[in-house]
Amino acid sequence: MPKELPKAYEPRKYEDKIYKTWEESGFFNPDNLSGEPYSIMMPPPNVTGILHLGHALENTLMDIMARYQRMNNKKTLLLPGTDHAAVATQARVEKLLIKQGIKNPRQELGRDELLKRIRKYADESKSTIIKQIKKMGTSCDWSRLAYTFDDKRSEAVNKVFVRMYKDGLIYQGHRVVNWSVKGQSTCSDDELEHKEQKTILYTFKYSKDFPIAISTTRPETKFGDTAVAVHPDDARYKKYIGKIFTVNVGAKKPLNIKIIADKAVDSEFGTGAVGVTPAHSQIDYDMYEKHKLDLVQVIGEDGCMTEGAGKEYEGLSVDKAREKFVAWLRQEKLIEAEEEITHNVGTSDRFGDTIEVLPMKQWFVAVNKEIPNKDKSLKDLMREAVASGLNGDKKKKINITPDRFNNQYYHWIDNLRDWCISRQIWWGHRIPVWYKTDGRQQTADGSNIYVGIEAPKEKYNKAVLLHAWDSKPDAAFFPWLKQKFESRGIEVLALALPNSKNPNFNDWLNEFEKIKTDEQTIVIGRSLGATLALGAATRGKRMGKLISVCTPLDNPAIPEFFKEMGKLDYKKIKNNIKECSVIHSSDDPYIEKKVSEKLSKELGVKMTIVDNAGHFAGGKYDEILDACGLWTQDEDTLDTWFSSGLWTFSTLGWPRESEDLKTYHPSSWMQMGYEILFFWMARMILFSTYALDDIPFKNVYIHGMLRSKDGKKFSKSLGNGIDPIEMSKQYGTDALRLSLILGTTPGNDSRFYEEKVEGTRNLINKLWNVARYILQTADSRQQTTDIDLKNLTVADQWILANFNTLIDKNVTSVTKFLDRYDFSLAATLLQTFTLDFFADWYLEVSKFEKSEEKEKILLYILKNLLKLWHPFVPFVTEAIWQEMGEKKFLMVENWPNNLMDYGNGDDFELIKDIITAVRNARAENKVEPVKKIKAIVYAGKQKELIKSQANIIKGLRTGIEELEVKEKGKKPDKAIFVSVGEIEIYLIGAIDEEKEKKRLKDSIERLKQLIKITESKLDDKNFVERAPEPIVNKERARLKEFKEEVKSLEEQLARNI
RNA sequence: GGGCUCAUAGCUCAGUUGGUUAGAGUGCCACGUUGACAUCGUGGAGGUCAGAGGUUCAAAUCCUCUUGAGCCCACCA
Repeated sequence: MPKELPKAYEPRKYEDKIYKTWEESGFFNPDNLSGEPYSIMMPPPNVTGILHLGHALENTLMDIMARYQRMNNKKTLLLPGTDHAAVATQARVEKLLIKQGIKNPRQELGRDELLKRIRKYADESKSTIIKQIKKMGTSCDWSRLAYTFDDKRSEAVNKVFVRMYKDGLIYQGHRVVNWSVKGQSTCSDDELEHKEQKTILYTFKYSKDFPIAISTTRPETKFGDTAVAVHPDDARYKKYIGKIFTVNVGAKKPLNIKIIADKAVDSEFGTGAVGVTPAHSQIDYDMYEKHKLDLVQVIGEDGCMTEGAGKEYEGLSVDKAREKFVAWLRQEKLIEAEEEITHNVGTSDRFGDTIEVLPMKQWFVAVNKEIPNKDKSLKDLMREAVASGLNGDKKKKINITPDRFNNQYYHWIDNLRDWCISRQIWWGHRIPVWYKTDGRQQTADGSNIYVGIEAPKEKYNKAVLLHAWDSKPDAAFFPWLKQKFESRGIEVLALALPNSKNPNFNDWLNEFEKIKTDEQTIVIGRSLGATLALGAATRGKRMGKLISVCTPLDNPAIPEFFKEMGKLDYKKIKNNIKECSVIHSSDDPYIEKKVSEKLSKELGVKMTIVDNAGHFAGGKYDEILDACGLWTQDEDTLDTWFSSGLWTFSTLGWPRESEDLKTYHPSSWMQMGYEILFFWMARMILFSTYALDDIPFKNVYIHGMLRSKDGKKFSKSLGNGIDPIEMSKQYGTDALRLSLILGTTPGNDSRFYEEKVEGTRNLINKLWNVARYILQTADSRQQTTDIDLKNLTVADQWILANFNTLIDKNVTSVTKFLDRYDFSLAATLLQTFTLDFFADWYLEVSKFEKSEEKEKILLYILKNLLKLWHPFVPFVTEAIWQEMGEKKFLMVENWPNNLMDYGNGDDFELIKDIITAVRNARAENKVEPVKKIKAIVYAGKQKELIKSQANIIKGLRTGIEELEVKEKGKKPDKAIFVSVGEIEIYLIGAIDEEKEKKRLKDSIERLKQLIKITESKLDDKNFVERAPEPIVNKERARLKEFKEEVKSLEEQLARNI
């Protein structure tokens, strides 16, 4: 039964509803699909805010692929997720907090509170992003939603870290790193942006006696110079090589400058000699290692000069220090030249400040080191995966589209240094390394360091803290200790001596005895607290461990205590307490060394002496932690790309041997912008090849960046951003999606602007109206599989043949383009077919050729066209599909692929040409559109064809009322003349003679030009001899055609109409 | 310094291994309600394919150079 749809497609009415039914259908989840697996892991958007246009583009690309594959009967997984984006998120939240008046968030809030705030922000951002992904229509499996910072992903991170550590590929090293003073954190080489800056290049000598002048843009670092490097072949300096000079430039100590030879030095630049500052330059650091130089640090983490720079400079900012030092050089007349130059300065891309290179202890991934049991490094694996296939296995080769990015990738790998992975920000995966002490001191044998997935297991499940009294040291010490235990999940009970003036020791003892202690209990007593524990043990109380800190024992200052306690019995203590530690402070006024010595002697344990143990405020209680058996986790967090690098497999359940991992890894396809090629793609390849011995994905599609209409980047600072969600609300998601991919080519930037969305909205509305018309005329429930191929009209043959070219894999079809990731070309084909073929011609024809068969064909084309459109514009196609009364979802229909022989459609092409030519001639003669005319057609061999199509020719806006078709005949007078090939058409009753003459003359002129060109081609012997036969024949045929046409046009003109 | 991309209609872009008269969308102009669609239809104007050489029978397409725009890598201190 025919059906009436609304006049215009209204996205709002359908989109959310349809997305919900898709979601509920379960088809987003590949568990409910069968077939060969196909997987795409969504590049997780950062939880730093909301979705931008780039995300919208990525969602569109991924979803097109996912829907296309799903319709091709693949068990398709599009796995969604978000990224905690360590530095980016923390920097964003800190900025917000500073705006709110919290000047130094890290200091004022502390780690836990700041993390709480960031987490809240991240969670809000995450839920917004998820909503927006759904709004984009992305068909992802929400049951597998992942987050780079959730428990499962954290487990994967720790696992990889530990394994790489054990393989020696992760190491802690004291090396120069990039340091952001503003962010108070390291950053990797890739997180640097090189910005052009104007600076002064100073050329000077360290002292009057020093033989070589050097040039630098950073004089203040020169306090850290330990060498001057020259080119080995430089005749000027050869004689100095190997000599050591001592110069005094006002630093802490006179500098010992060794003259070294290094080929890296360019003799042409400056003086041809480089002052080597190992502590504050990467390249100088390399020389330091190579030439075994000294290293002197003169700049600190605060961006100020350290004491190494000498008293005069210590504490000055680098700028101030530079001024001061330059002034000194001037005064000493050591400067030989000052010139302004522009050079590139490394800048932190997140915090925006200039990077200082500092020597620091950090964690690194060794990319050049051989992997145990493999004669390859991580770099080798990364190269192999793209070049030849991992382990030479061609099935494990990553295919990058467009392939020009291969070279960029290799080049990047060749220049890759060890990757600094530790960051001093708090938002991120804590490095899974624990120390027995609170600092980061590592003992030579490594006994102080523990690297594992979880913290080392504690022996104790309960801690009892016995305060001495309400003294200040305890007030600082115990809360700190309590937190240390609690953060490890150990229950803490505390008992404090209530009043130091009038202590009731018996009550205190009774209170303590009420607390159940056993061998899993650790008791820490300070001062009288320790004595209390010892007393309780004497009376039979059992404990796992006692740490006795600054024990007063029989301190005569408080005799009441011991009156009630009685004498300590060390034998009983040893029986009842499994383990004891004695810690005391050399400067505690209450304790004399003898006392602790006695205790340790009686208990038979070593005594530890700690400075300041009695005055804990501000102390670092490494020994106490050690005695408690508490491990302290490394304060640093991991570079965010460490966790995103695991994305393709951490999302699938790794390190568990999950079904998902077996089924969906390596993933089939991945898309990303070229700007994160190195950040992300390279790291995914690194981790996957290392941890799984497999590639992370088989195909990578690199897309370009979206720019504004004038080619600028979209950015907050320019304020030229376009909110994709706003576009979606205004024009519909389908329109947005289509506008994002039309006119784009792989790897190249494209421009985006609102008019484009408007255009695609119109196109989508057209598709809607095509359906509207068909559903008005035909009952959509009819079978469309039994089309009678024998009784096709010429228009039927034409449209069906043309539809075939959309799905034929042997031609440049939609199918073929999608297989090649040519999204824009695929959509353009569909657009052309829908508008120029189906709507403009076939639908118009169908108004004059009515039959049951016609309805079937209309429905057949519509249905299959909807399928082809669906990956691009899922909502409108599904909406129409369901309005057609289909029960099954369009999203799981089969991709059309059955080619049938419908003929070539040439006959209808001829009819089309005739119609167009007539319209054309009418327009040029300015014939009123309402004016009806008569046409006489001399059709030669095509007589029967034209006759059979008379209704169509009359119907399709030619204004022909009467159509006479003959093989040939007398040329009528006062007629507009149109020729199509050999067919002559005379339009009678509407001629404007002047205009017609002009039209004929213009046509003749144009044709004569063509004839000239073609003739000169054919006259050229070289062409005729050397060009392939078909090409030459084509030219000959054309020439013949042109000549015939000119002939008939000239005849017509000569007849004076 | 090395590498990459781009330059085609007013604007945004296609143009697959060289082979008809270089296309589309949009904008512009003229006309127009015909049984879906004014978020529309019909028709039209509009291009020395950045410039110069070269290869070839044939170049928007391949090569070289020049000019302009943009990007990536690189610590000439």
